[in-house]
Amino acid sequence: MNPADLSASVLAIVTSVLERRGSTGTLTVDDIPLERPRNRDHGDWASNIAMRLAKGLGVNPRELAEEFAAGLREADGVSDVEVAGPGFINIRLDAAAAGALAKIIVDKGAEYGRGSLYEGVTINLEFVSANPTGPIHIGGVRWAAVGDSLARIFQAEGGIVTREYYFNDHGAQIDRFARSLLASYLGEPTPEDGYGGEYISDIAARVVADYPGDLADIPTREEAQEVFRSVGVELMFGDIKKSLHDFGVDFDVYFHENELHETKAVDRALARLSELGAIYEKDGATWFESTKYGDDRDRVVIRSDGEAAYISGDLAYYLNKRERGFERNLIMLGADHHGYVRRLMAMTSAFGDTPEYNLEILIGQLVNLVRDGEPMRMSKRAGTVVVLEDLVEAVGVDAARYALVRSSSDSQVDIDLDLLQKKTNDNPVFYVQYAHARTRSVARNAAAAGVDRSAFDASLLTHETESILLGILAEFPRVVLQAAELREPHRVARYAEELAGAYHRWYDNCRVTPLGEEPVTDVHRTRLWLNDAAGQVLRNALGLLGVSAPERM
RNA sequence: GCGCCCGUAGCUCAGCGGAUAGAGCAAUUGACUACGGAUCAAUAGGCCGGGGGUUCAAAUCCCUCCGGGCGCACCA
Repeated sequence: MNPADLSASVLAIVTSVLERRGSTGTLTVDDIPLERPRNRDHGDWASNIAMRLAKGLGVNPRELAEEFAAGLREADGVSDVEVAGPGFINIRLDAAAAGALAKIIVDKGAEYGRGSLYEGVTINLEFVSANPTGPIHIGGVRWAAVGDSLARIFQAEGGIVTREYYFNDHGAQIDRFARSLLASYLGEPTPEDGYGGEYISDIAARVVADYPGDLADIPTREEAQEVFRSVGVELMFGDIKKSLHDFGVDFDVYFHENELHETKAVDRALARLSELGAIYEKDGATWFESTKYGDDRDRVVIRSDGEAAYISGDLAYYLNKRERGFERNLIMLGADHHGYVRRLMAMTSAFGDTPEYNLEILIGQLVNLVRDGEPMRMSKRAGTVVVLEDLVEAVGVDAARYALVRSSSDSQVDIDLDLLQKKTNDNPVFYVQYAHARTRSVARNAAAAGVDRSAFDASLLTHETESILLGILAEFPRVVLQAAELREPHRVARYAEELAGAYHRWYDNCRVTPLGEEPVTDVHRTRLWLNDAAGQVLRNALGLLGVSAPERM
């Protein structure tokens, strides 16, 4: 008996009661709310369906609930039903019906928890996309962790996901980067508005080493700068790829903005807008009339100096993604870019697509760097830039990813490296990982003691901690579904913590291997199934977060 | 001025209309000659920022005020 079966039973009963009352509306499983009550006294599952329907029918909710309850008491696997409070229906399952789940989970293995929300849907998830003018700093790391986890969650729901990194290799920032490299090479001071970090001199030195000839032979400063630009960007890009890879994040596509300009995709995008009548000229510039599509002001697409404005690249990039066949396109941006959302939605409408469906912008709040409880500004000059490698070095990949993915992207997070270095055990990731390691350890001990999974009798799983553990295991598929729908990977992390806690408490109360000379019974064998089911779900949940599930710690 | 996000236990945060608001850390007290004590049990700790409204039911939805963060370019 899993929640879906129970929902179906409840639906059947509700429908028959409604028919008897002459009600005409039709209900689906989605209309049957079923939750696991916080309080154990309220049963394994509870529904407020009677309260929802009572008003429309003009009856007392408790009375209606009693009618539903009477039918439910006859349902398979239900041991007890009671009506409580204003009209809640509290359902208790019999042990066998609840416990059957343990075997189902073990049999499904890594498949348990997967769903079909995005079955066959092509999804492009763009994240990080930091400019190749420096290493990934701590702001970008959050999106690496959250974005990769979200991609895994979409995949678990059947989505055909492409992880994409938009590589901004066109425009003024790259020029500044190239000038900075050249200046470093020539021993000049960092140019105004240039980049001055230590990595600049490192990259400059590597450009010199990589260059096949002698840089001193290059006749003009412009040509030398171009060498530093092209080689330097490649080097920087390689570094970024490597540090992301070491963080467990690999992109399927690294898209170069330059390509959009070189292939005239930008021109084609603007021509398309022009055909749609959404382009006009004013003050020597070319404008996109985005206010027609909900933006709060129109946007320049070609500046009066003839250069394409930044948004032009985005217009072309969006069309490119659509041409590549992506139904859903998501872009994760930091809160400092939220002002960009409306114009991108206007663009989506202008092209005849559906905002929030074909294109969705996920805004995440920023990461604050904190030292001794005091917020610090990240400054390349002051040497207070914290990069991905610093974070990983301080706490390791698992703890870093978990810490970043554990809280909602709607809240800002503080990162205090000193604190993380001192007290890594504060990170709940160890609690969860330990629970998993413990399931493996129990399995090893069971094997040594001659306990195997040759028998399974769910009716033996009668301890209170077993019924709680089973209830939590049953919820995993909906947690994944909800995390996907809401684009909130942190729900999976919180769930993993809850599961880990329930597992530890079960472990404390219910032994899998017999004590001393006690014989091995079916109780032990059945508990081994439950142990392995818990381990499987912990493994699946950690997998969605990109965090390892160790055999031992 | 306009827009987005946040305000919940000492700290970090969960809680997409449900019952007595939860977890981790920190504090106090207990539990191994029992499958790993990176664990468990217990105690303590809350005008859910303030005020109004909608609802059978509000931390959750709406309005408003206060406080904090971030944006409002022919920059990218």
